[in-house]
Amino acid sequence: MQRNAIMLISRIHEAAAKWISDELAAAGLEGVAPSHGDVLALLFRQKEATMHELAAFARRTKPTMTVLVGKLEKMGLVTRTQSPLDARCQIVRLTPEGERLRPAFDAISRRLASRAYAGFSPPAARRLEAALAQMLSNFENPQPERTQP
Amino acid sequence: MQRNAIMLISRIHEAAAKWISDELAAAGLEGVAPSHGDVLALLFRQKEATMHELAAFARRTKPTMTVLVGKLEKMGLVTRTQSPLDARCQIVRLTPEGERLRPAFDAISRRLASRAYAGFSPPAARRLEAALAQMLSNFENPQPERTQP
DNA sequence: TGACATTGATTAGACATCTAACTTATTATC
DNA sequence: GATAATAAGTTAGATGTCTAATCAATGTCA
Repeated sequence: MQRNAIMLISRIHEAAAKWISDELAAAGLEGVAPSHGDVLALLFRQKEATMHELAAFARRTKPTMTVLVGKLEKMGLVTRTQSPLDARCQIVRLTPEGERLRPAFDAISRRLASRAYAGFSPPAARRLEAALAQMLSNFENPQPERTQP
Repeated sequence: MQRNAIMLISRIHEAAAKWISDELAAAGLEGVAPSHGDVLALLFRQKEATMHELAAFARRTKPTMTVLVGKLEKMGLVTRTQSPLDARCQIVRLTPEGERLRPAFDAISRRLASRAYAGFSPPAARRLEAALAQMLSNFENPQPERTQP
C-alpha cells in the first residue's frame, strides 16, 4: 500500500491555488481569491444566483458566502438585491464591470488546464481523472468500490 | 484537454482534511488540525526540532508555526526551550503526554492510506502517484516534462 | 574590532473559513 | 387561520493562514 497520494494532492492543491491567485492579481484583480473566482464562475454561467446557490456551487458555508459576496460587492463586481418572489432570498448579479472580466477568467481557466496537464497524453489524463474520482468517492461514500485494473 | 483534475484534487484535499480532523477529534484531540498533526509527526520522527524545521516540514510560514506550536504547548503536548547553542533557536520537544499519542497517530495514518487507496491495485496506485508527481512538477517547475504513455 | 548583513522567531494586522446563534420569511400542520 | 417547523441569510466569535514589520542573536568582512 502506497501512501503519498494525499501529500501530493495537498501540495498540488496549494500550488494551484497560489497559481490562480497570482494570475488573478496579474489580471488586475489583486485580493481576489479562488473562492471569489468560483462565485464569478457561476454568475458567468447563469446570470444570477442566490447566496444559497453560490454557497453550494463553491462548496462553502453560507456565512462564508456572505463575506465573499460582500467583498465582490464592495469591489463593484456584483450587486445584491432582494428577490421579489421570496423576500428571504438575495439575488446576486454581475455588474457590467464584473461582466467585463469574463475573457480574463476564461483565459486563466484555459491556462490552468494547460499547465496542470502539461506532459499528459489524453489517455493518461483520462486515467488520472478516473483514479481521482475513485479516490474522492472513497472519502464521500463509506464503502470501497470497483477495483482499477 | 481535460479539465477536471484540479477540481477533483481540491475536493479530495478538503475531504481528506475533514476526515483527518474528525479522526483526531475521535482520538480525544478536539481542536487539533492537520497542521498540528504535521508538527507532531516530525517530533515523533526526530525527537526535537526548531520552529524553522517544523515550518519547513509542514510547509507553513514561521508566524503560522508560532501559533501552531503555541497551541500545542498550551495543550501540554510539546515544550519550547531556548537552544543553548544558538540563543535564537527555540527547541520544540514532545512531552510525555505528547509521546503517548504516537500509537493513535500511527493508526490514523494507516487508516487514511487504507481509505484513500480503497479499490486501487498496487500498480494503479503507483500510476496515480506518478501522474500526481508529474502534475505537481508542472506547477513547481515552469517547463513541461516527460510525457506519460 | 566594529559596522553590516543574515537568520530565527515573534508581533501586528488582515483575510477566508468555520460553527453556533439569531432574525426574518415561507411552508406545513392541526 | 394560528402555531410550529423549515429555510435563507446575517452576525458573532474563533481559528489557521498569510505578509510585513520588528527584535534579538549570529555571522561576515574590511
